[in-house]
Amino acid sequence: MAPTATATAKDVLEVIPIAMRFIKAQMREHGAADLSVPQFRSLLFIRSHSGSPLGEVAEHLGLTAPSTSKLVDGLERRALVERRDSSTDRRKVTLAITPEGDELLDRAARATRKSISAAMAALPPQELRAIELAMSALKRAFSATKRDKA
Amino acid sequence: MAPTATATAKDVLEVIPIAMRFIKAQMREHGAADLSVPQFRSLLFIRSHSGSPLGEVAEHLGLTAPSTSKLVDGLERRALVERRDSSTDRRKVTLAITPEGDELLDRAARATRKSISAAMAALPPQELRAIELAMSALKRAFSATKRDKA
DNA sequence: TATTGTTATACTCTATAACTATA
DNA sequence: TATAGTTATAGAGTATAACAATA
Repeated sequence: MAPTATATAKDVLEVIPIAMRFIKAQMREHGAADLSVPQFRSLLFIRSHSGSPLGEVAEHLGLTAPSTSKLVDGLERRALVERRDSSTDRRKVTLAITPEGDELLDRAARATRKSISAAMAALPPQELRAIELAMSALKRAFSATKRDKA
Repeated sequence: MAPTATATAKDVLEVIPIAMRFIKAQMREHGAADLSVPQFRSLLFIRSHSGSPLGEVAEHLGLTAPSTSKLVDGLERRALVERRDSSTDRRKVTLAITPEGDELLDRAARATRKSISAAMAALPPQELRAIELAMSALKRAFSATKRDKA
């Protein structure tokens, strides 16, 4: 029998914070190079969208411009990211990852994925598949609805 | 074909922060009574474990004692929770939810579950089932491994 | 001496409001 | 006047280190 959305919502509300806490703890402990989750996510985005203006990064992260500016301050202080003035619109600032940032991101991603997958290693295959399906469904559901806000 | 734990880890690492951000946004916007996610979770725990000492709450939340003490400060300031000296061990402080806290928790839980389930309403039944299965698997995987730390 | 909790301090995350520079 | 970004300010969340009270 299929569960109702309400029953599932209860589970989601219980487990997502647990999972998030686990991910943060892993990033802190296992050499994820002292990157917070938002720092990690913004580096990922900046790497794959090199030259994006700050506003686009903010939009992707779901943060306000001031929050994003401050986040980037921290990354720039550590030379992981570079601000450059846009040549076409001098109000804009474009962002690019530095070689150091790129390398650190690789290490962090590897370390974090490794400890997450270690935690899931004992799960039976059908549960792994359920997790993949669930992640894809949640991503769709929560990204779509987020647009409401804009 | 079953996915590998590593591939699944990548999805988890991508989607959990998105889901968490969504939950936070819903709690902020849709009347979840100005409770942060940690406040919400600690109220839930204190309600179902009335009289627990602060240390147990900290352990359940996966926080340090000082962080938890400060979190409880905020809840007590709003009269949602009460500290009482333990009668058996005077070093200890036991926690209990107040009637106000209980009522607010009900409202917050209802509102948040409602907006989460609204976001998932359009998902087909087999995806809902996958999410339930996944939440149960992740809870097991991430709670078990967390014990490493202790 | 070990345990429970609090206080002091510091950093990140996040927001809103006010501001600057450019379009 | 509208837009892109920064600065100022503030509050929550989190940690570690130092401390107090009790066992």
